[in-house]
Amino acid sequence: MLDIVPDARYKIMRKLTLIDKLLQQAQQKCQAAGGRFTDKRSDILKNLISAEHPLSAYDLVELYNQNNSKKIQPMSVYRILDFFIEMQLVHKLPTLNKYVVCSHLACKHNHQDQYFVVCKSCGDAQEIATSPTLTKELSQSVSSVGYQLIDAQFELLGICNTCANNNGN
Amino acid sequence: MLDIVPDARYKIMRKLTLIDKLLQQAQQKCQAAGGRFTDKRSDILKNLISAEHPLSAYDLVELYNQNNSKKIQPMSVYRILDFFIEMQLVHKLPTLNKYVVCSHLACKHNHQDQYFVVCKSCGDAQEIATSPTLTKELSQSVSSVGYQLIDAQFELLGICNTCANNNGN
DNA sequence: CATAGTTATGATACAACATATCATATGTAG
DNA sequence: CTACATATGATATGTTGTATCATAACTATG
Repeated sequence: MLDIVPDARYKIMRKLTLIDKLLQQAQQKCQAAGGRFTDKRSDILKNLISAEHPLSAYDLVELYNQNNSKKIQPMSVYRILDFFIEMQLVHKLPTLNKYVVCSHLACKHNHQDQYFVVCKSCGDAQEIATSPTLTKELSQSVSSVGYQLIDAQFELLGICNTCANNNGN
Repeated sequence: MLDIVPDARYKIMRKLTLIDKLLQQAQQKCQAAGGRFTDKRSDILKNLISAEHPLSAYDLVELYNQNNSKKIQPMSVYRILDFFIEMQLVHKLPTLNKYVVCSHLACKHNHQDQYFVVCKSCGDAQEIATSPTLTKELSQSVSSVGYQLIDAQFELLGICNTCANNNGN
């Protein structure tokens, strides 16, 4: 039995240390901005990093309360999410009412611009790459109707290939 | 007194007939698609056309019930909104949880692509013009992450010049 | 014009998402 | 060590949206 296990365990350990590294970087970013990186904040962010899909605030409440003796309430989760959004470590996807970690969490430089596509069927979301000039173009379009662009982020509605194929069968 | 009134009344009448024209075109589009254009649907759409800002479903409930002896319930308004969204006569703005009429309501051809900027301060929304190739570019970006684009629509966060100037004072 | 089938709305309940507010705890700078 | 800022607890409530089953209104067909 044991002779096939090590590889899997190695993968799991690698994932764990990667998450820890990301958490460390998040901590630095928060503290540099004068915020605290409390245990609850760390746990919430860890759950969001580990998630394969966007999670709702109430998903995060449940996840936390399953794995901790101390319980957390929705109000606190919303406050923690607001904090991370301000730190630009988390993004909200308004079409889903769910939250994802910033895919550039590990980068030094700020990435406010994030563009997503959300699967209509399974609710998964992927960041999409765009031409470097897109944000600039959008900013100009916004200016031309008398607005200033504050945050370049949006979600498009799509369907992922997995779901598209499943429906086709 | 009366000698300054006619012009204002003329404007009001012009606006009324414009709305009626839009409602007629909406009716045609609905019926061509096999849907009915009932009194309630007409009233809801009229209120949305007349509104200067995006409206929530509950705004529309209140508006309707203020102006009618028969009352409408939220459930019905949501159903009516869903119907109009399917007819591509109304768009939902997920960042606001509010609804607007399609600005191309009067056009013959379909315009699924609509891009908005929403004012962070006053909540008003404006459609923004984009380069004709934008949707095509986005569609390609979406494809490259294994998705197919279903609906090209998004809202950007901005601030309108009116609010920007008021905050400056 | 009757009636069967589809489409639309009524009515009620409830689920999901989010914020307001006041109290308490915990970290931090002087 | 104490005053201050930051973070969380606790409770209530507001806002947005859906599920479900019943009834009404329209439409097509014989």
